[in-house]
Parts: sequence; C-alpha cells; structure tokens
Amino acid sequence: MAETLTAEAILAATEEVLRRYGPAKATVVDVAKALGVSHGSVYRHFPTKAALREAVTRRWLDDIHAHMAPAFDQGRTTAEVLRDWLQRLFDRKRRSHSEDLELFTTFKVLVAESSVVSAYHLECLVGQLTSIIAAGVETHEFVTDDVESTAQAVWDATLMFHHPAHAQEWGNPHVQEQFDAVVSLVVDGLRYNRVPSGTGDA
Amino acid sequence: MAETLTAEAILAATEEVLRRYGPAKATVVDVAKALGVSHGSVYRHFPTKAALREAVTRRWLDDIHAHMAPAFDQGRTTAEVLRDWLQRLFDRKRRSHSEDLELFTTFKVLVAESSVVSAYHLECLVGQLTSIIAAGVETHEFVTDDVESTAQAVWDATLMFHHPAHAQEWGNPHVQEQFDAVVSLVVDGLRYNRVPSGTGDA
DNA sequence: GGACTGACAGATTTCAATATCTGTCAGTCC
DNA sequence: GGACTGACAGATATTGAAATCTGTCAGTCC
Repeated sequence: MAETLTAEAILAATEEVLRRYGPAKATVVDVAKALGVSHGSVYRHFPTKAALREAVTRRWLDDIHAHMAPAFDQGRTTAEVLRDWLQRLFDRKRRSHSEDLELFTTFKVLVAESSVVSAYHLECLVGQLTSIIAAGVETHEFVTDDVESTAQAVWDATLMFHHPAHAQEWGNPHVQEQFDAVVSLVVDGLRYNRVPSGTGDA
Repeated sequence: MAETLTAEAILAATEEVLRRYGPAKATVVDVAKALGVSHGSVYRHFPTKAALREAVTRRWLDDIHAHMAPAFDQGRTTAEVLRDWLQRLFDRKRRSHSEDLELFTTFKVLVAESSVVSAYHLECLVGQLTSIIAAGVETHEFVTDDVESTAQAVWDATLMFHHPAHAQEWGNPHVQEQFDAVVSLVVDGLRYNRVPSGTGDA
C-alpha cells in the first residue's frame, strides 16, 4: 500500500476507470474506490472533476506529441519530411481509432470538453509543422512570407485526416488516396517556384 | 382548403414543423395536425418518417446547389473563379449558421441522418468543382492528371470551411484569414508550373 | 374506387420519484 | 499538523410507469 496518495496515482486510476466505464459513467467515486480511499481525498489533489479529466487528457496528448517529434533524417527533402510527418500523424490516429474504438471515443469526448486542452494540442502540433516549414524555407524548397500562418493552413487543409469528427471516414477504402491527393496539393502549393498570382499561362 | 393532399404541401408543412419544434421534437402527428388531416394520410405519400425527412433535406440542399451554380464570368482567371466559388460556399454556410442557428442545426442533424442525401450533396458540389478545375486545365492555368480526384482533394482540403462539424470555428475573428491561407495554398498547388517531385531547389 | 379516417400494436419518449454524484468541511488519526 | 474520512446539501442521473408516436389497415365517405 502506498505511503501517501499522489497525483500521479490518481491520474493512472482515472485513466483506468475511464477505460473501463467510459467518459459518461466514470465518476470521482469510482476513482476513489479503485484507489481504496474516500472521494474527498481525490479533491485534495484536483479542485474539480473537470480539472482531473483535463489532467488525464493532457497526459494522453503529451504522449502523442512526444511520438510525433521532429524527424529530420539526413538526405531527405523537406517535402518528404513533411509528407512523412503528416502520414505518421494520420496513421497514429487511424490506428488508435480502429484498434481501440472505445478509448478513442473516450478521449474524443475529453478533448471536446476542454477548449484549453485542445488549444494546447493544436499549438504543439502546429508548432512542429512550423519548424518543418521553416526548415523548407531555409533550404529554399518552400517559400512563404508567413511561416506561422502557412503551418496553420497546412494543418487546416489536412483537417479531415486528423480531426476526430471525421474518424468515421478513415475506414473508407479510398481514404489513403484522398490523403495522398490532399498532401500532394498542399506540398505543391508550398514549393518554391510559384508564379505571380493570376498569370499562370504556359 | 386544398382539393387533395399533395406531397409538396406535406413537405412545406414538414419544413415549418421542423423549424418550429426542431428535429428532436417534430413528429408526423404534428405535420398532420398542421395540415388538418390524420397522420395516416401523410403515409400515403411517404412510406416512413425517415423518407419524409430525407425529402425535406434534399429539397433544402437543392436550393444550395442551385445558388452555387457555375459562375464563369468573362475575363477572370480560373483561379479567381475557383476562389470566388469557395468563398461563396463559405459565406453561404457561415451566414446560415450565424443568422439562423436553429435552422442550421436542424439541417445539420437531418443531413447527418441520411448518408444517401449527404453523398448526393457531396456529388453535386464536387461536380461543380470538377467543372471549374477542368476549365482551368483547358486554359493551361491548372495541371492535373486526374481532374476528378483533384476536385475531391480541393473539397477535402477546404473541409473546415464547409463541413457543419466545424461551424463553431466560423465565428472566430481570424477565420477569414485562415480561409484565405488555405485557398492560396490550394490554388498554388493547382497551378501549372510545378516542378518534378523532390527536386525543388532554387 | 380512390382519398381519407381512426383505432390499434409495438416502439419510443416523457416525467416524476428515487438514487447517486459532486464538492465542502468539521472532525479523526497518526 | 497535515493526510485523510465521512456526513452533508444541492445538482445530476437513473428508473419504471404512463403518455405519445410510428406505421398498418379495415372501414367510411364522396
């Protein structure tokens, strides 16, 4: 038996309870029961149920952020790095959706609950995109006058392949082709030798 | 009083009932009551409640399809036509969302109910996109080896600005900038003089 | 005879009572 | 004295009985 109740132990128990009962049924009392303490003790570490759920969500998202990391292998074009990063993100979300639908649904609800946490998630991943695009600008492979908003545009344009609202389409047999088509369009849009707007004749 | 009950009269009454009570509360009995007939009569024209709702939804979407029409003005580049088409679609959906949230929500529910109707909606609008991109290929302003799947890619890349799941973000003060950034990226991706993949140095 | 009604069976929804949960805090126990 | 308990008030969720709705169809009415 643990010396004293820690925030980490509560988070682990909460994750387990959420996995077992789902987001609609999981209660603070359940978490306390799993830990063998009274539910009042849980409130010494987290001020509200919402804060507890938010902390669990942040913990789960940080795991994604860590696994998505940079990935600037030597000898690859920035376009390849970008394509690979987007593909890895898509694969990770799609696998999570198909292999553990209940857990995926649980975290979809949790993320939707807190705009703070979803803003944090967005900031982390668009930040990674920004560093990739900045690298492309450095090598003159990409051109843009605003790296930040271009990174946001790449994020927005690929929404269908990372936003949980569209998860049901990830099972479609042609979704990989759709992904490739969108990413090709976006990568072409980032490339250096674009012509001045409105005079694109051969 | 009408001679005999028509499908059109039922559809109009259903729309009114949906507007008044919302999709969760609207019943076939309400529709019959509004028409001054027994609910059995409604079933002479529509086999099920679902079929009735689907017919109303299709009627509503057809109105959008008609208003979105081509728009190939003389003397504009295809890029401008495409940008204008996407902007008009976005404006229409955004206005509908901000000016009559209840009706917007009602039709969001109805469209989500029937995959047949939403597939129809998608087919109509991606069809219009296809004709725009085909025109751009004709004038050598755009290049693609598959007009159909490129049109689908443009649709998918602009998902955030036409899919009702993202309607809450349409109120964001920076959403027009995000729209412009995504559309610029996409239009640049469509332009003719793209370089061969993977050798984009200056 | 064909448009319409109204009663019906089974499915779904509503509503109010009952039970459970959240968040607090005075008090217990090392 | 600080970690923890357990009883409490108000808010939320569950439940099951009653009401309503969907879809059918035999029968009425012009």
